[in-house]
Amino acid sequence: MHYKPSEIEPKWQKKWNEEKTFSYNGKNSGKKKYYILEMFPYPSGKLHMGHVRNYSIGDVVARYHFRKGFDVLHPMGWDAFGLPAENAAIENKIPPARWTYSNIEAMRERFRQLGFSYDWDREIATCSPEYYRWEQRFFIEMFNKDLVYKKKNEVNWCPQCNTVLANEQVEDGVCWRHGTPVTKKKIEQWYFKITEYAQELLETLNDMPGWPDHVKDMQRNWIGKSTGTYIDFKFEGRDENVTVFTTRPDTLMGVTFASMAVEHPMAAEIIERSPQKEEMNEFVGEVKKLHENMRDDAYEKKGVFTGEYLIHPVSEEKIPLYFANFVLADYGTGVVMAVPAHDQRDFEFATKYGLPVKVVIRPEDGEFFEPLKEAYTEPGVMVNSGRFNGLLSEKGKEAVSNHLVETGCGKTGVNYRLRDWGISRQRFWGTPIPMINCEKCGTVPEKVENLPVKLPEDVDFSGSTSPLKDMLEFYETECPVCGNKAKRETDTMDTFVESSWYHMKYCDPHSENEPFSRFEVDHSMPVDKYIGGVEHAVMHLLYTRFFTKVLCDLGYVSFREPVKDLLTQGMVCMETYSVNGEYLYPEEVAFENGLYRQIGTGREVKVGRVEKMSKSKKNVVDPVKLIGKYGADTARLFVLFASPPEKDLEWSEEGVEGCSRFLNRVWNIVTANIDIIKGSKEITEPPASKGRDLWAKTHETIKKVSDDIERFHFNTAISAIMELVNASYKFELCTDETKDVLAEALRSVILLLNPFAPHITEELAEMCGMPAVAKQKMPEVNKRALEKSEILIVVQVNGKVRDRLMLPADISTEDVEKEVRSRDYSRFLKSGEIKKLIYVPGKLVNVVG
RNA sequence: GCAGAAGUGGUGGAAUUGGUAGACACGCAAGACUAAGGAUCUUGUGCCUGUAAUGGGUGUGGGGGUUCGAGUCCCCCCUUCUGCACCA
Repeated sequence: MHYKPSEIEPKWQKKWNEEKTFSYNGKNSGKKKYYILEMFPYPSGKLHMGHVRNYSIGDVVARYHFRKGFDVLHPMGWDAFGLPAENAAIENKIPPARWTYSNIEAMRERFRQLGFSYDWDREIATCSPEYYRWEQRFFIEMFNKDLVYKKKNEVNWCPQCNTVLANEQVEDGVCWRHGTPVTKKKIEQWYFKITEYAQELLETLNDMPGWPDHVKDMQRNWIGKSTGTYIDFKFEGRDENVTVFTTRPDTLMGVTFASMAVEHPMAAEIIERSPQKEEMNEFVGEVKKLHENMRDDAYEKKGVFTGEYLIHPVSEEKIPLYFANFVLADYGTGVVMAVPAHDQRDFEFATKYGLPVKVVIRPEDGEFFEPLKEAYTEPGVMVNSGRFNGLLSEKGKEAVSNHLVETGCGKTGVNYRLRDWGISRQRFWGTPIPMINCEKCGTVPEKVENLPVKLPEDVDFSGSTSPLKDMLEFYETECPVCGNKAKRETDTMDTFVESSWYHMKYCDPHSENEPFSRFEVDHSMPVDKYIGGVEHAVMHLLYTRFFTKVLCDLGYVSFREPVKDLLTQGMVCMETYSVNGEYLYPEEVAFENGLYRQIGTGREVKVGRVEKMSKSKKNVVDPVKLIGKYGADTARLFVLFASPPEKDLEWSEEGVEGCSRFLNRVWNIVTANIDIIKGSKEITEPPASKGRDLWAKTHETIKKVSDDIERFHFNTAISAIMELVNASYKFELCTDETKDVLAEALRSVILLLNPFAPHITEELAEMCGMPAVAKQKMPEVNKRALEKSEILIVVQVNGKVRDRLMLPADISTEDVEKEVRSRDYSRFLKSGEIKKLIYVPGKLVNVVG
């Protein structure tokens, strides 16, 4: 009888499905709930190894908690809106809906093949009107609460997506998805006021011990709070102000000029009234071009004098105002007070244009050389600052701020790097924004009873823009306020909006009169363990935290954070292969005589560095092929065994073979001992010496596996089971009692291995006449098995291991010392005699001397 | 530049609180079974040294420190990865 995964795996998958083994009961179950969630996938129709890993980790946690007696919520769904569906529509003339739904079918099948324990009755697809109608309702309620607004602004534009990107979606100046350089465009779009929640989003991070520090740091970084002072500067000879933001008000007296971003709202007027209009326009054009091509870093600081002066609020000196290429329009106020002596950027600028450098901070002690070679940015003592002289910079910050507040030309405040979340997308396949433009009433929300604003299903894709913009039947409507003819918004929402609340919808997926029952959602949330890739550390995980707070404020839920514990799993990586710069799939490459060659041509293959598996580099392994060859259990086991979850995992075929071999060993030893298992008695008393070791090993393994699953060390849990299997192979049967010991060891292997390799373990359990494993509790430790009569005491001499002693477990400290002193360790002693003995009870003795 | 994570055999990785470094697996080597083995089983495997051993030395990126004892704690340095980056 051989292990044939292709036969047993479908059998159990069918059974789990028919019997609804993994359904969640919710509020009325009477059991403690456990919500385990893996980030839902985009239904591309194909699975990659990253998915296998992500969902295998989640499945172990889910199955473990099922078997610990929890009411487990383990749902799956589809992040189904997004660009690929539209691109496919353009290429293949298939409507996005049809393409998406058929992909969902295909992908659900792949998930079933891996044997994951989902409650499929709770499946959701974000592209269904039953889902997005509630999102439209949230949008309208947010609009009514002033949490949504429309603004024309310079935005990031991806020419490949043909749409706007949020700040978070631009990485290194390129589109996070395509890697195409992002350009700037001025466009009117809708914004969520995430900045209104910036403080809470930041503060609550301190109360989230279940999140990894690096994710919290990335969010803190992204929110980028800084405390400082807003200072008003008057224009010379005009009744107009400009405000700057600074974190160093203590350097105010060192201001020798000011710099403004060319995109600043006042810039156009200033240029208009300048006699050097042309020169300035030229500079503005140059800077804008520079900012468009954001991949250029470390460019030279340049500027142009505006011809205008500001008045220093304290000294009342004239301060020249420049346009400068390094000043960002969307950080702070878009204008900075320049203190060349104490800011490196200002220093470089001042040096280039021969502007004065005025030192107002000196180190408290130590030398200080003038003229400065670079800015002095450390804290120190204030000098050349009139009434503030002698103050330490920390005190000085406060004193200057207070003075400005008193004289009415400043206020203290905070500034965030975080921008509001621009959610308009000029695309078709997304949730329609439920707003209507009426010539008379302006922009008004659709009536709630008219929701959903449905996306047309049968559409013709011809051009590269969204067909909604040309569909009269979609955008022609009447104004919900005055009833006149009006035009519907044709932009759709960022797909990150759908993923901001899907985990709440799972709690009550079929409600019809409300987004979800508050009763159920308050019971099931927060997510107890959320598992997904680090790449979402900022975008998705920040948006979903924001959205939860909004839904709480709108009265839909009673909690303010959606995720209790977060596990960010590493990427699955593999080396790349290429010939003359063209990438090859691994199956096109063969390794012979120490060289990689292209199959067919025999050309030598260049082996590139290990990178995240990606289709563009062709360094991918198709999980379907892997499952076909080894079975789902082996695939799951490998991704869990090869590396701890947070680490990147390098793919290796040898590793897979090792896991396959292990499952075969399990299969062989269990099937060889079926009769013994069937005929065995439960062990109630400690067995005689022949069986004692394996009995102890069995219970040590039970303990270790449970502990390791709890702390997400799946690789060591699996290795512990491997040890027990190895010990079982070496175990010699003699008495009936030893048969019972072996039987218990093998039953335990089945029960413990089940969360990792569910199919083979169910099959073996059935063959051995055991009840279905999914319905059995995890095995429990018999504490008596862990008791030892003898213990190993390691003897160190001056910190080095020199001996090992087996001593009675209940030996006293005095007897251990006696035992050690009775032996001759003198040749290891520096002084020849024992000066001191240190005994760590039950573990080791260190002899010092 | 700032922030974070990490650096352990030929390889993936163990070592939960400062207490036997290298579990488990891959690879490799030897042997067994076999017509044959790329199947399976057994044994060995950090490095140096020693023809004996329960032998000696050395060893967790490098250097210093704390300690009876450091992969683990502290200080300095190097390397790699990730995120942010002219943030005022």
